[in-house]
Amino acid sequence: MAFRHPDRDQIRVEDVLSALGNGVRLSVVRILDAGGEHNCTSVLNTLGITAKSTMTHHWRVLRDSGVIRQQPSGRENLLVLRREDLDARYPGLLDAILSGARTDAATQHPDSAA
Amino acid sequence: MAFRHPDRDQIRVEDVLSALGNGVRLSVVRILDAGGEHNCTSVLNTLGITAKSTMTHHWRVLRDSGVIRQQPSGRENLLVLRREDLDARYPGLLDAILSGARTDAATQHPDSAA
DNA sequence: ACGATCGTACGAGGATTTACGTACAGTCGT
DNA sequence: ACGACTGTACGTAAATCCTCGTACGATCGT
Repeated sequence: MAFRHPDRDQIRVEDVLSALGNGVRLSVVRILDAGGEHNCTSVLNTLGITAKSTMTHHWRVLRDSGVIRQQPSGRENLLVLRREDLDARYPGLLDAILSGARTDAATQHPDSAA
Repeated sequence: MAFRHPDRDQIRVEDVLSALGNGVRLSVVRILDAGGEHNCTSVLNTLGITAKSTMTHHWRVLRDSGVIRQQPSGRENLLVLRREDLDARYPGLLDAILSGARTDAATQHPDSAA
């Protein structure tokens, strides 16, 4: 199963933004950015409960928009953030989004303040 | 007609991204960023043909996500990009998005190349 | 007061998105 | 070969989004 990934210069910022304008997918990117090797199940477990078929949909959106790369390996499907490509085409975008997501998380969970 | 705008610290990056993950709204932000005073009709004219009621929908999305501010003035509705708030909360995000949009535009319209 | 202008509100349609369960295709270990 | 495991494909249902036409409220100029 080989997936179709857009080339670096086929990536559209509009697609990246709409891909990341979704809580589940933004969380996925945060997980991938944190490092480590991930396959679909490991991300799914980190997120909590989500149907596998639902995640398949999100993988497609992230893949088609050029945010992640999906690499079949044995019976698994390795997931990697396309950081090099994104940084090359949209300098600073990914970092701004990721630190923005951290800002929001800090605002919402103000470290045990009710 | 006073509109409800989110406070700076109520803005969510996820909402900003999904607001800007749409061609029409991304174009609006590009127009506002270019400077000058704008009301709904002037933006609408710059964009070409779009029903006023359709734009009203986009204004709401942009307003609710904290991207623009809508300021009634006489019978007009002045539109301003909330750059200060966005830059304060998400440093570099807006600039990265705007220059990304310019990158895409340059890729798609390679200056009269068919 | 009157007509023109600005923009929203409402309602409708069609398309797209998100989510799920089920079924299936490939791979691994034994 | 067999069962366990990984992840996709497909169909479906609910929700949301995008667009438009029409109607309305408010303001301006005369």
